[in-house]
Amino acid sequence: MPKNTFFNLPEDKREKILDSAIDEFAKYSYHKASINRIVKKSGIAKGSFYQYFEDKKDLYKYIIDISTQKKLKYLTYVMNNLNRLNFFQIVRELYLAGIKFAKDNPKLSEIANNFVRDTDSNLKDEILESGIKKSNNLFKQLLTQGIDNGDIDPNIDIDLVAYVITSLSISISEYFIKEVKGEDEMEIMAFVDKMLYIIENGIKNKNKGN
Amino acid sequence: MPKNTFFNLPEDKREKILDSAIDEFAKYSYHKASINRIVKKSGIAKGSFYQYFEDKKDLYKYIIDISTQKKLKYLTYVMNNLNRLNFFQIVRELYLAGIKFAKDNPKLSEIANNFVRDTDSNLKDEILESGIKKSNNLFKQLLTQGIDNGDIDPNIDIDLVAYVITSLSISISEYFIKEVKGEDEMEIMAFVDKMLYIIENGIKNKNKGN
DNA sequence: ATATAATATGACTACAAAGTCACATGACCT
DNA sequence: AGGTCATGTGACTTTGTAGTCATATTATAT
Repeated sequence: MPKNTFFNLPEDKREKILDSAIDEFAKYSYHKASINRIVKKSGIAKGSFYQYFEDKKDLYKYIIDISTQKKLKYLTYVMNNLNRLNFFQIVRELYLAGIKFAKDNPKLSEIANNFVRDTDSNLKDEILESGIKKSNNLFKQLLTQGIDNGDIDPNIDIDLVAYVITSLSISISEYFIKEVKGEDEMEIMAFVDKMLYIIENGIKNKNKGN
Repeated sequence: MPKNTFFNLPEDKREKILDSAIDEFAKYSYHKASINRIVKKSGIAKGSFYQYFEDKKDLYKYIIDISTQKKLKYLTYVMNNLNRLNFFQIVRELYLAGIKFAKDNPKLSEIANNFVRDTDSNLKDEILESGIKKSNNLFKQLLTQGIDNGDIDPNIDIDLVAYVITSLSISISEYFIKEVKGEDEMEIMAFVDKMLYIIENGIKNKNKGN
């Protein structure tokens, strides 16, 4: 966590520092990102930076935190309706929220994705305790429920499917940002529905009349 | 490409340098990897390194190349039977080959995966010209054929599915190495078939009798 | 106005990186 | 043996990094 001095700063200055840092971490990986560039961009002295933050990791942690908090806000609807929605509806809402978050916060989203994909497990472990495994477990739970309800094919491998759905959630928001760039809500929903159609039904032609 | 001096080296020395470099790049990302560590591990002088390679990038390119060439060898069966196999059979063979490659060459596979996932697009562009887009295009072609044959549901979004199948190919080999660690051929095949079952049929329960 | 505490500063340290270069060693030919 | 050319070497340069610290500035309280 940043020091008190950082939170005592006037808002515009605090924002400028954060924006510069977010720019930097969106452009460069954690290790390549440079405090020197960040302080130059923010127009503060190097020494001041260390009045605000313990070290580089402290700042990075804080930004990952901001990203997580913001994304969670997009997910509240899903979280509040876990009982009322079935598995496919939940996945649909999660994907939708994920894309909306990425569209509204492209840099934060990129930082978070890079973080998840990063292979430096030491850094990861220090920053969050098995956060990904948590979301994986959520899917596993939902899948088990779905099988009990009869919604989901009992033949599937739950662990595998949970893993697939988790990694797809990153892929599809990246794909959407890169390739679709849809503007309105309808387009996003149409895209998510296409994705979900595949997860639900697969891609085999069931009407094949050979 | 390494300089001639490198290829003139006695094989054991050449191998030792390559092994050290592969170790290093498997452990660290391109930017974090250190030439100093590599030369120390290989037992050669720093100056010698630059007799063998133009620079760090030259070595990295070469290793990516080795990895690609080796993986391609695993894929020859698929490539030679593109006409005889249908879409699902091809994907099955591709996934199988991918996992086998990862199992036999865990470090090279990790380096290649990190490379694909890396966000440094400058570096990427310098090293290969749209190699991923190429494999993506292969899938797109196969999907179009599959739809024409009636194998594949014509309602799918080809670009999206091609993207998904490509990114899944990385995910599943990583998942297999991390979570399954199956020893024999049968286990790998069973795992791939489970994956393929999902892609073909989705995960919805079609026999639901609500 | 004066004293005290909080904040701002950039030159500085210590370190590690990639890449260079003058020179040393060794092989091979005449 | 002498000469030539390829290869080996590690101290060195340059550049960039994270983090420090003595000092200057500013705000606050008395």
